[in-house]
Amino acid sequence: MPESEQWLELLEEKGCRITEPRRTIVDLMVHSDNALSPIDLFDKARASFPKMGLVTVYRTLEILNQLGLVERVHQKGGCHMYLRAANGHEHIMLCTRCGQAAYFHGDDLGALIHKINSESGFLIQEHWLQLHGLCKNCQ
Amino acid sequence: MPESEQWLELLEEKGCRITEPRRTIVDLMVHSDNALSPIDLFDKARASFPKMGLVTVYRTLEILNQLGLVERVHQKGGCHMYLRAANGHEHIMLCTRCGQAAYFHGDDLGALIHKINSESGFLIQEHWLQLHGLCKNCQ
DNA sequence: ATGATAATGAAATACATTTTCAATAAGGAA
DNA sequence: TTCCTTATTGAAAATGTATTTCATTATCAT
Ligand SMILES: [Mn+2]
Ligand SMILES: [Mn+2]
Ligand SMILES: [Zn+2]
Ligand SMILES: [Zn+2]
Repeated sequence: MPESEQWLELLEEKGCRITEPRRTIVDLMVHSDNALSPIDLFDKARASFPKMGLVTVYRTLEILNQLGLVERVHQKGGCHMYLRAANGHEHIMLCTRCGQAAYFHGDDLGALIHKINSESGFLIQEHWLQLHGLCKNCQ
Repeated sequence: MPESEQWLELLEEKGCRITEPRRTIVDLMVHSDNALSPIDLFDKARASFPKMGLVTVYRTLEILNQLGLVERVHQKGGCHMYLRAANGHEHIMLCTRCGQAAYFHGDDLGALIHKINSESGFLIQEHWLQLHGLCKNCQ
């Protein structure tokens, strides 16, 4: 089943109606290799659905975020872009030139977190990790 | 030499004039254990310098940030808080209850970054790492 | 097909940040 | 010290981003 359909099913299960604006946004988010801002989505969406409203973009992103399907990407230039969420324990790697985003896995901070806990008493519950660099094409 | 003086000297070296608003903001940032938003700084600053303008807070934070003396802290709730910058290779650890921020060192992502590079071709130039949890007092 | 109501888009509002500009004050020169 | 240049300041206006309101539209269970 295409990933867009999976997302729409989750929306349906949550009691949401499946509408043209939502289909459009889901499709864009599922297939984008770059993080997209609400305005990016608004512009891209209007190519196939000219009536799209910017408010609907914000509202749909909020729902997708609550469902864990998209997540906000934080960057030096600003923090209002979204990317399809990770599968399991993954983190984002961003190309600073073209904006391409990719997930990686395999980080292990267990030892570090344990050390920090015993040295400072801090109880770590969550970690954010993000890598910045140049993708294969941009080097 | 008190850390505030060091910051002011750096400002001076950069050609900036040392003013009362700048002294006030530098002092607050140097001594705060919590990340502070522009409005936080504005309110705290007016306690000792009632004429402080919010615009000056923004402008001073921008200069301090350019000098590498403060850095922006990203959180789920928003990304408009600032904290004194790390000394060398350190990352932030935040208490989700009281907001206390502390730096830690000792993370080593060398092996991970090398693995990612050979597997994906991505050339990693920078990493962001942030830990979230509960400080000793808040557990 | 019909109807209840969830979803939509336009407009108004809210909030964070930046720009503009006339008045002020820092600090080098005299 | 006093004077002068000009960097800095704060108020107000402007900008950019996000949210709320509300009448209209469209989904989908019946
Ligand atoms: Mn991890
Ligand atoms: Mn590190
Ligand atoms: Zn690239
Ligand atoms: Zn705490």
